[in-house]
This record gives sequence, structure tokens and C-alpha cells, in this order.
Amino acid sequence: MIVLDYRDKRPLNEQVAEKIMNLIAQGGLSPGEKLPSVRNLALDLSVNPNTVQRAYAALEEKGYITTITGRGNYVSDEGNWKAGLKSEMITEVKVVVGKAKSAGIKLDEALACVREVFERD
Amino acid sequence: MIVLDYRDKRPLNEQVAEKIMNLIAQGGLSPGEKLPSVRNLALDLSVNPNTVQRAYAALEEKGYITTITGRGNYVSDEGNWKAGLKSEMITEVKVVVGKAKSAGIKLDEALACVREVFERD
DNA sequence: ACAAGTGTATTAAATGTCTTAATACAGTTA
DNA sequence: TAACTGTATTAAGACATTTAATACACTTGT
Repeated sequence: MIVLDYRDKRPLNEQVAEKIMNLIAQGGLSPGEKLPSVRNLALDLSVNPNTVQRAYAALEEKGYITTITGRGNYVSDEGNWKAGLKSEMITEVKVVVGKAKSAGIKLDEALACVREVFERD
Repeated sequence: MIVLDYRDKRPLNEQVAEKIMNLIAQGGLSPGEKLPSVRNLALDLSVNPNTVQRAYAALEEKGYITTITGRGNYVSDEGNWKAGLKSEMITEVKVVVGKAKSAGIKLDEALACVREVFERD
């Protein structure tokens, strides 16, 4: 389900959260679907249960999953996270484009980047 | 010359390097111009000389400055870094736009982001 | 009621990175 | 020669991440 990258310098809990988020955002995990238990996923990833716990807590905080004590974690409906994700992505794009601009990248070049990415099907 | 942001969670040496890089990229520091000495900049920023030293080492590694032992650090000619910076920025933009795309952002929305950033003068 | 599985919380220890500090050494300049 | 440059090393502290070992509360199925 998930493969961790130990060359990545970001914390493991963030990596886990991000990878699950991507699965959810792209439909690899559907609303209502049950996630692995904290302990099972920890075993799967050879990671401490606390690490998974933190990842799940972050995901719930952002609306991607719903946690029910004693039962487990379930993927939330799109309505709970889609808007937030979108605005987060837009902010991120703007930040990076701003950096690129101040590094000397021109409008046309930035637009070309975007088009190129969207042409990859 | 530089103001550090202690809320920023990135290492100080990276922050220093990035801020100087921005100054160079935007012409605030011209090729041939002398940078503050390791010790002086450290005093200015209330930071350890080792921290500045690491920042300068990173900048030399990327071609932004030239270090001459005993003399100091000097801004390199554009030829040494401009191309690298540009391709680095373009890669970064593509990565983020790719993330945004897979999160559901549409082409028009991404283009709008870019235009908005470039309209801020 | 019970056992097994869930999430949650806490505390302690280990680890790794960043930063400071104190020095020392080597090259350049006036 | 004195005062400035960059460079290197070692030790210590601070901090975040991760592991580990428990304990507790809730849910499910028998």
C-alpha cells in the first residue's frame, strides 16, 4: 500500500500522511473505505505505532479520514477535504512561481511549464 | 542586508544561503562585489561563524560566489549560476504543478495562478 | 461476560541534525 | 608584523523524530 523513502529527509509520519492523502485524492482509496489499523500499518511499514498514529491524526485534522475509537479509520467524503486540498495546492503553486519569478523566470516560461505538465496524459 | 526568520523551521545556514542567493539573482549583489566576511556576517546576524561558513560553502558549491582564502567571498559572474538556477526553478515549478494536477487542479486554474503572481508588481 | 481488536495517551530512551563555542591553522593585505 | 581573511576540528547543548513499553477506553463477535 505504501513504500517509505528513507532517503527523504522529512519525518516518517509526514511521509505516511502524504502518501495516504495522495491515495485518497486520486481515488485509490474511496470514501467509506476502511484504512489499516494503526498497529497493522505500523507492522507493514516496520515503523512505530506512534508514527502511524501521528499520520492518522494529521489526516483527520485535514478532513481526509474519520476516526472512530474502537472501530478504526475511514476515508471521508470528498466534501470534507476537496476544497481545502485545492486551496492548499493553489497556494503552493503561487509560492513556487513567486520564487521562480524572483529568480528571473519570465511569465511565458512559467506558463510553458504549466502547459507542459498538463499535456502529459 | 539579511533578516533571519526564527519561525522558519529550516536550518539557519540554509536560510542565509537562500537569502544571499536571492540577492544575487535579483542584482542586489553584483558580480565581483565582495560579500561580508564570515565573522562579520555572523556578528550581524547574531549567529555562529560556522553557520555562515556553511552557507557560503553551499553558495560556492552552486556557483553563486567564489571563495578566496585570506581575501574573502565574491559574487560570481552570471554565467556560473544563471542556467543552473533557471533549470532548478523550472523543475520545481513542474513538480508542484504536477502535484496540483493530480490533486484535481485544472489547467485554467494553474494558468490563472501563474498570471496572478506575475501581475503583482 | 469475555477476548480480541480498535484508537488514544504517556513517559522514557535513543538517535540525528542544527547550532553554538572555543580553538587552531593557513593565506592575504597594508 | 598586525590584522584581516577562509578553513577545520572537537565538544557540548538544544531540539525534533522515532522507538519502546505500557496503560486505558471503546467496539465487535462469540
